Amino acid sequence: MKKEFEHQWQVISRGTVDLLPEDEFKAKVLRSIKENKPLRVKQGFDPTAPDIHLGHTVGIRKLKQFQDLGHKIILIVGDYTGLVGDPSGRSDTRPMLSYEELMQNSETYQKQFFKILDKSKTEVHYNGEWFKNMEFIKYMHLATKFTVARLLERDDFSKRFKNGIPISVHELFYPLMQAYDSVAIRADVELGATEQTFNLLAGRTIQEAYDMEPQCILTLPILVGIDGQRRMSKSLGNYIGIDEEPREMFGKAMSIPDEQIYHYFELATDVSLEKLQDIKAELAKTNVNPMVLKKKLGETLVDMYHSAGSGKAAREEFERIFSQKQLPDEIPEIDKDEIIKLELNPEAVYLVHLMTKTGLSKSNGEARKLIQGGGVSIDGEKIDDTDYELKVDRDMILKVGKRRFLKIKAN
RNA sequence: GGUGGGGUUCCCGAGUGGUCAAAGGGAGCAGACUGUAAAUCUGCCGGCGAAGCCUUCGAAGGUUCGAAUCCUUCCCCCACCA
Repeated sequence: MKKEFEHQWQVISRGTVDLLPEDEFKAKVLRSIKENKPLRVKQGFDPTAPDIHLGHTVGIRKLKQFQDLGHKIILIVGDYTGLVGDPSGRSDTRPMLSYEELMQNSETYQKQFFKILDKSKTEVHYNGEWFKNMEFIKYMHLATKFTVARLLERDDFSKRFKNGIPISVHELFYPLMQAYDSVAIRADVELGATEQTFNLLAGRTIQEAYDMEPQCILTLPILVGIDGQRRMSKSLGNYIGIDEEPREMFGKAMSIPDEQIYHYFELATDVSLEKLQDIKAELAKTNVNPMVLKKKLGETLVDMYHSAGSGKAAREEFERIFSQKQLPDEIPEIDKDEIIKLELNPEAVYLVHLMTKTGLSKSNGEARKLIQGGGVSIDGEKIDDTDYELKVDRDMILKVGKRRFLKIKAN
């Protein structure tokens, strides 16, 4: 039994920032083993954006580890908290989404969750289940358990308060709602990113107020986005989505700054602890090009979310396109008929229009700018004339920027 | 409720009657150099087949030959007072 505990604790504590309070946490794990009673481990996600990215997977993969240890995972889909919008780490109020949007997102969310978690062993709850019909007096009762002073202790709120950035009253309610989720599903453990610490601790306070044994909390580091600056987030556009094509996924992995390579391995992949040490050592050597490790990272990530071997394929294609400047395996094609359908004349296709109509550029203006900037070529030859018209009398390859290709077919 | 200060293009922020599609910075895109890294340098950075035209400075009206700039009303934010 002691061995079992040690094993579990090693798995649980890997890659975490805080386990609070640690002794209480250990006692819980030990008791669960002794009584053969799985822990109820909770994490909530607000479906405010439709896709799950690597940042989310840090928590989800931790849940998976609990699941593999035999514990019960409770996934909270924050349909109601999503309506409010989590103020954690924000410097402004989140835009409120409509309920329909949230429900739509939640479907995609769950599909993606269960790419990682075992659905049959997961309990899913919408917090609307308990908030939808909650009486106002009960809300107020909940509100008596917490003081404004405590809410304002938080860094994000106090900063906003000081700088005169508005804080709406409903935002103050968010931590209370999340905390109440823990009451509703009787959580033993809740996990979240470090910025969630306040909300997670609020869960303890509220559970106690409802005469419940308080949950223990586990916090995980925040994964930095591919810009290497800010947290990974869809709205910042610096994310790697788990549903992305291998090519995209690999390419985005290649564009992260060198300093992030280790963190990505640590937080977003399952490589063993020993391997992590190796990676750290390699990165410290001056004679090892970090690119090699980055390619390894890209390969690992693609393998995790796509079929076996797809990581290697993605790497090879990447090397072909960017290192050897060859063409990708698959290039979107367009033939004469389709050109005519776009209301262009195959005898004299106005390049700017072709680019815009095929989505290679967002607008004609952008297309012209790309041409002027030297970013457009046909069969390897740079086009510098914004009025360029091409005659489709043979197959040719149009290249825009580094990675946008179009094959124009003569028949 | 009162008084004062504000709302400018993706973000920050200049602009108080024409020379403003609007300074500067950031982000972003493209090019050079590279390893689709970092740093650096260059160009672009509302839309239109680039002439000129159209849409944009919280919203709606108005004054004017002409408004981001002036007036009116409204909405929102902030500070102090109550």
